Amino acid sequence: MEEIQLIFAKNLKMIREKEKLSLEKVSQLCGVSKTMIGQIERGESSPTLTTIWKIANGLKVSFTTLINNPQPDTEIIIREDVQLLSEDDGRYRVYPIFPFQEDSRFEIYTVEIEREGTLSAEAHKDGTEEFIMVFDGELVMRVNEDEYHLKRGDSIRFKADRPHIYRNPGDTLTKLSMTIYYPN
Amino acid sequence: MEEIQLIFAKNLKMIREKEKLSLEKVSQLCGVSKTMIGQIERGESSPTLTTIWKIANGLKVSFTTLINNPQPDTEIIIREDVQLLSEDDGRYRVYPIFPFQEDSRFEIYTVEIEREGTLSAEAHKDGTEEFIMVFDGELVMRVNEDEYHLKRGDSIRFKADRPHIYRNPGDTLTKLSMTIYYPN
DNA sequence: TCAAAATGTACAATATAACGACCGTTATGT
DNA sequence: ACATAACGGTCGTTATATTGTACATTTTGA
Repeated sequence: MEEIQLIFAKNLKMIREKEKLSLEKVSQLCGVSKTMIGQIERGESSPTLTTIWKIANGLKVSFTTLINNPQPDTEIIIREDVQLLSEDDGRYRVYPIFPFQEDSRFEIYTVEIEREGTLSAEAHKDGTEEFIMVFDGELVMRVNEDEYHLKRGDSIRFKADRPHIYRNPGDTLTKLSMTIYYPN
Repeated sequence: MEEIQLIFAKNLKMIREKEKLSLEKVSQLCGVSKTMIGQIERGESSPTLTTIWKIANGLKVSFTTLINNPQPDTEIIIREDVQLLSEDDGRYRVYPIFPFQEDSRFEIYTVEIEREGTLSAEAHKDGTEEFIMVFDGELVMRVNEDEYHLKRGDSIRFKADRPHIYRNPGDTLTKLSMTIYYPN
């Protein structure tokens, strides 16, 4: 998402104001135009790797400082605010609720599959595991050559470093949560 | 410099090959065009912050992994390879020998000033210190309202968070080393 | 109080990042 | 050996990052 732009923007502005520098000064310090610095601070531009480097170097701050997102202790995610990923002619909907984080190394989605909807997934990175919990409807998981039939309340864990298919065999909408863990 | 591009390029290619992924696969995984991935790997493109994020997220690697430069234990820098920064109508030359590093927090230059050459420096970030050693010729340092006259072999250390001026008052070329330390 | 400088933004021009379609070469498999 | 798919790269087009100039507003200083 463009989330990262806003994080960068906020950090840059914070640093600049803490150091009491004008856009002009930062511009000279970094060798990047004043205009560009301004646009980046307003989240209007997605700076290039080289300009990111120029800024980090000019301000003598670490790369990480600029892209680091200070997470609040508590955060609430509203369903409507989550960008949905849909395919198979809209027969399923994927909501990335908690995106991947480098430290925790997992991400959590909720998924809705319409009747007869199918979701085919490529093999993920080596060692990846998935944890599925069915909250509504039914689910048929196909991993390798094996099929598993899950009903409401059932759960499944499997190595996801191989192709796998989610299918709703029933008449009602299937709702499930999907946690994906990527080992180091 | 475009150094950072090549670092990113090398890291990306290394990761892709370690995971045995094709450009196509990486493209799908990240939502970035195959062409772009290829160009980045070849160091031909300076990716945007958002595409950097897409790649890091798609590959499930940390931002830092992609821009990290594994420093060799020993490194030799050839004078001719150093990009020189020159001004005052070429009356002085600045060579960035050891650029700034986040961990060590200092950078080292060598500087040559022709006769009557002058180098005016803005105030650096708060708390910054400079360490100058004169190897050839003479140097007049002006810090605040004070002037210091240095001869070959002399050295000076001063708080550089205020404007300061380097001047060669003599007839011969002045050569010096300049170390700048930026505290956290 | 008023002129002059400083500060952040708007705009037009240019450079280049990003994409999709196409191409030549190299694996693949039957 | 042959057809097919996979792979990495090139090319032309589009989107957008980046720059310099100009502008409106605020700050500064005497």
